[in-house]
This record gives sequence, C-alpha cells and structure tokens, in this order.
Amino acid sequence: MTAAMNSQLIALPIPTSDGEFVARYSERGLASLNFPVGSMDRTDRGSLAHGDVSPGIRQWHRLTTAALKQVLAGRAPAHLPPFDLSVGTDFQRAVWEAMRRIPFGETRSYGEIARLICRPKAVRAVGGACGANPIPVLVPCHRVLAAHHKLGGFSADPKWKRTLLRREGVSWS
DNA sequence: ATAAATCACAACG
DNA sequence: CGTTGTGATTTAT
Repeated sequence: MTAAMNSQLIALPIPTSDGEFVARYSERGLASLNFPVGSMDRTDRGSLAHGDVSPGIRQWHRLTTAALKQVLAGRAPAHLPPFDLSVGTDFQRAVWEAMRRIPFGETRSYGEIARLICRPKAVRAVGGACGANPIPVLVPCHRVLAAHHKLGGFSADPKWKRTLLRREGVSWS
C-alpha cells in the first residue's frame, strides 16, 4: 500500500539469533528499526539496499548492529548510532528523549514519563507516543511499564517486551 | 477546518 | 472489579 514511502531511506538487514531486524537510515542517522517479520512476510526485502551504501551509513549500521546484539544479549550497549527523530510531533520527540534517558536495567512508569516532560496528566498520550516510537529496543520503549509495575501493553508482540525486560534483569508484577 | 473516535494509562470507589 | 478523567493523534465529516 504505502509503497513509495520508503524510497528516501536506506534499509539494511541485521541478522541476529532472534531473527532478522531491519534498520532504515536517513541522512541524519538511524530513522527506524523493525522487529523481525514473520516467516511469510517478504515486504521489506525489495527495499533492502545492496553494496552502494555510503561509508557513513555503513559505520552507523555497524554501531546499530553492535548495539542491538548487545541488548539482545542482556548487556548495555557501549555506543549508539545517531538517531533521526525528525519525524514525529514535538510531543512524541519529548517522550522519546525521555525514554532514552532510562538507564539499562531500570524502568519508568507512563506517569513518570508524563511528569518528566511536564505534562503530568498526559499519561495516556504518552502511551500513544510509545507506540509511535520508530526505534524500539534502542529507544527503550520496553522499559516503560504501567503503574505499580504492571507490564502494560505493547504495539508489537508483547512477547518482545517481556523478553527484553527479562534479559535486562527486570521483574514486574 | 472541525468533530468524533481511539489509545501501550492512572486514580478512585 | 468498573468508571471516569485526561491529552495527543488519527480518522471521519
């Protein structure tokens, strides 16, 4: 459907023991990261770049790949690529920035995030912004739990939220 | 351009 | 448990 939408981005695969992620880069940095798609889904394959990728992007991709694999292995990533969060509204960027500041292995509640961005009552809106997060895992939306340490929801497979938290040594109710 | 529906929440009874 | 208060985004007029 929205077929021509990816043409500005360069998509590269990241094979991991958990499946093949797909990273997309703009001129400004990592723009999106996708969880491994189901077996029958070949949607992204056609847009994958090959060979003629600029050195800068290859370097970013190395950082993304390393960081992702470290998180999947339950270790804090040493270095991160630059992010391109130019998409999204001001509110969403504020939420994403707040999430980036959650240390590895810790969690925050939706309400805490709301307070951090000075909109203490916009807790529900924060949930919406998390779902719109284009770079899961590296922008740690999985570290945001509901109040009283309940798991809360997840746009992608909730299985991923549990898996990632468990590997970070986090427990919830 | 405006209005209604939707949402990964939270607090209270 | 259900209800209600909230704010941003998305979808429908």
